[in-house]
Amino acid sequence: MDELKAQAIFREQLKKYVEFNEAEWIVFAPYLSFVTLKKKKNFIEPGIVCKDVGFIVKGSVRYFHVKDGEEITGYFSFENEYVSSYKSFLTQTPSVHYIQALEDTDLITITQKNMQAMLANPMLGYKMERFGRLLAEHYLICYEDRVSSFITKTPEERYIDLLSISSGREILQRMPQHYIAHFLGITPVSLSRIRRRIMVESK
Amino acid sequence: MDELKAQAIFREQLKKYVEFNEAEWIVFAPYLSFVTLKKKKNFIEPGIVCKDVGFIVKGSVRYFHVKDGEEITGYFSFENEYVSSYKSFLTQTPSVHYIQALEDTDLITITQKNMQAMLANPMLGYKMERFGRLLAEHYLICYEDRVSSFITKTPEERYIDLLSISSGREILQRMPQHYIAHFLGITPVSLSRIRRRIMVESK
DNA sequence: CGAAAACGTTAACAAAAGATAAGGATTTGT
DNA sequence: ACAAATCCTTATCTTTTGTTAACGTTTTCG
Repeated sequence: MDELKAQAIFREQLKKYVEFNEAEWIVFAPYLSFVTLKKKKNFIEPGIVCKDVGFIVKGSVRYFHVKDGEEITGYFSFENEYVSSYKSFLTQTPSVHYIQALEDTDLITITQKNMQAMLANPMLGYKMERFGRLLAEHYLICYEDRVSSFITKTPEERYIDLLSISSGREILQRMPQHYIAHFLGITPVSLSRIRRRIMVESK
Repeated sequence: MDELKAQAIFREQLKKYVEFNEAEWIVFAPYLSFVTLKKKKNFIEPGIVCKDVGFIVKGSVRYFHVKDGEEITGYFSFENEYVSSYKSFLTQTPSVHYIQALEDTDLITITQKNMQAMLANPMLGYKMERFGRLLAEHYLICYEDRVSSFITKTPEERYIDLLSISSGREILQRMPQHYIAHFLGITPVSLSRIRRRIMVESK
């Protein structure tokens, strides 16, 4: 994947939130970087301030904490999704988790510095505010649903939900089960039992 | 509390995100409504599209789901915080939960229609995009932390965390314990046991 | 003021989840 | 291709949580 193709894909996906005309794009594009992450390389690590937000052109990443020496995977992002340690990026404080490439991954990234520059740029500022708003709103909604599921549902119900939504099925297909277990807030052993329970009940 | 005083408080708090000069404020203010919610009255109910986002001038609200006939309280908002069923408000789809006043509560509200009108208004659009972005980012960060705590911590650890942060202490002081239990993702009985465990251990 | 409702604790039991370990299958990396 | 590592399942045991119910206290509201 070359940089121009990656930019074209990003521009297309960006239309969900905001569209740039040619003149604007010519000003906008130089603020972008093209980054390739080899499998198992980290996008961000704990203790480091997250300098970039990324758009995944190809590949996937997982978010994980390390607690008592164990990796606990809390989230995933795939093609055409955005990736950042948002709190760290937005507040420029150290990240508390890792984000790691699950396969060779191509990204379009924007540094916090460039983001601020664009927000202050008369030609781009308005649309960048809008982009930032819609992106934050999108993830806010995702998180709202996720917190709801932790409050109101059992792990078994959360797993069944995952089976029934398309983004969940993508996770189930592409991620090893022990990542999914932690994503649901339980241990891999417990998820294995839940799966067996469901199998037996619906036999 | 009269409407003008409420507007003045709102304007002051708004400065965290965006400041309006006099000319802008004169255009902005008519888009605002002043709403008083009596204790136990609902700001939003399941099945209804949430038309407003509110700023709490005085009072407090709780968010709750009803599952199997039982109320499960998932969140609270206090003075100088914003309140909305965000997914419902932002996507204009029916809410899945209630938001209810815990005491007589005064709000400044903005309808989705007025929000869209302001975003399209040349005099206000830029600042409203910014306001919306920063507000969404603020709640995004809150939710990111909360999801993290569900993934990486036990209920007991989440309770101890609550004791150690100022927003948590406010919740502990102002909310009955069974609301806090559900907020932590457990039952009131279980929270009572956790409290006893902590008492005994630190005696 | 007084009855009713709500609240927090505790107990007893059932259900679920965590921890640890073992075994077999699959994948990875050299 | 083969040794090592990873992954999923299963079993056992412990810990925690859920459920239901009882009891005393506090709060609410007519």
